Amino acid sequence: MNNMMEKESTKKKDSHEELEKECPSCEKSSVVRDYKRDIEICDNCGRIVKEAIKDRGPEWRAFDQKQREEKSRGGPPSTETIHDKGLSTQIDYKNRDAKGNKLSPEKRRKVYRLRKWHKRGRVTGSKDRNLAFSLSEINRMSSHLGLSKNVQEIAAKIYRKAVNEDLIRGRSMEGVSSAALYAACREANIPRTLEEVAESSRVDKGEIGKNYRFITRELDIHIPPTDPVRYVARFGSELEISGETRVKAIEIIRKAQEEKITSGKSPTGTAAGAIYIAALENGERKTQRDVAEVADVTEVTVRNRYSEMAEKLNISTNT
DNA sequence: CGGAGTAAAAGGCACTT
DNA sequence: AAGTGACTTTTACTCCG
Repeated sequence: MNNMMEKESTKKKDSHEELEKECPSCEKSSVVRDYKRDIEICDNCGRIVKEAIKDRGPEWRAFDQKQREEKSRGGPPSTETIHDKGLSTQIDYKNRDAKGNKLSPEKRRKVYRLRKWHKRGRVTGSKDRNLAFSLSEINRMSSHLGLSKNVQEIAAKIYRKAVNEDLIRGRSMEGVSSAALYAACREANIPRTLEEVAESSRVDKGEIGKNYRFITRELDIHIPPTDPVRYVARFGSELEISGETRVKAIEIIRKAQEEKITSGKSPTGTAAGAIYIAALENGERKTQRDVAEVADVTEVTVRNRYSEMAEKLNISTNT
């Protein structure tokens, strides 16, 4: 009996590894790595945090180009960033049938007609034209902002949804495209401020903000405010503070969140305050000004956050 | 200079008309 | 879609060691 249980536990240990990682759902650091299934899963609530599905390539083998062409069945991947998802077809100009025989004049006329209408039919209707324009706009802006393809896909997806729900009527296509892109950035955890997006857009900040709020509300996309912890790494490296201090700053943020003194406050401010305290405690003193500068908040905010956290978390700052 | 503090202006958000 | 009100952040300034 005992023996069996021991065996069980060691077996478990072999395929699971505890990670110092927090679950986004239940916010407990109980995420474990499951090697068998190649995923990261939360031990507490069962949420799959990360799936790493390995692409092992095709199940067939090809020894030369000809075989490859014969055996492969896929085309290019479907994408959200082209108005028809890159799935459009075209009729070639060879004027031959499937067997390679020449077409009769009669058939040829028919094929000409087909080609003509096939082409015209591709970008048709206001919806498609709308999409075609906006998606190229999103494309332009994201390359201007240096955003990944991934963010672009998310933005395109959001925009598509907005079109389908008829949310564009009465709003500028540029405005909604910008808003979709901004939303995609937040969703992908690649923080770009409203200003940065506005800069590469033809629309001003207020307009984008308005559209952003509107579409997120209507589409029921609710994007949680950025976790202050996300800023610690970036600010930390800009301030050149040690890893220990960063870990400490994260701990402070977590505690502050438990005390519920972070909601409604700007995440950058909270991060800045926590970093300031952590640096102070570890004797890596940074001035409030320096911290404020990298976090893009004022010294006053750093002071307010830091004094509130120090008070509520019983952290003595005099050492 | 770095830090502490304050009042007033500005800004963002939820909620109503 | 503009107005309201509670709340946070910013601006600008003073005081202290």
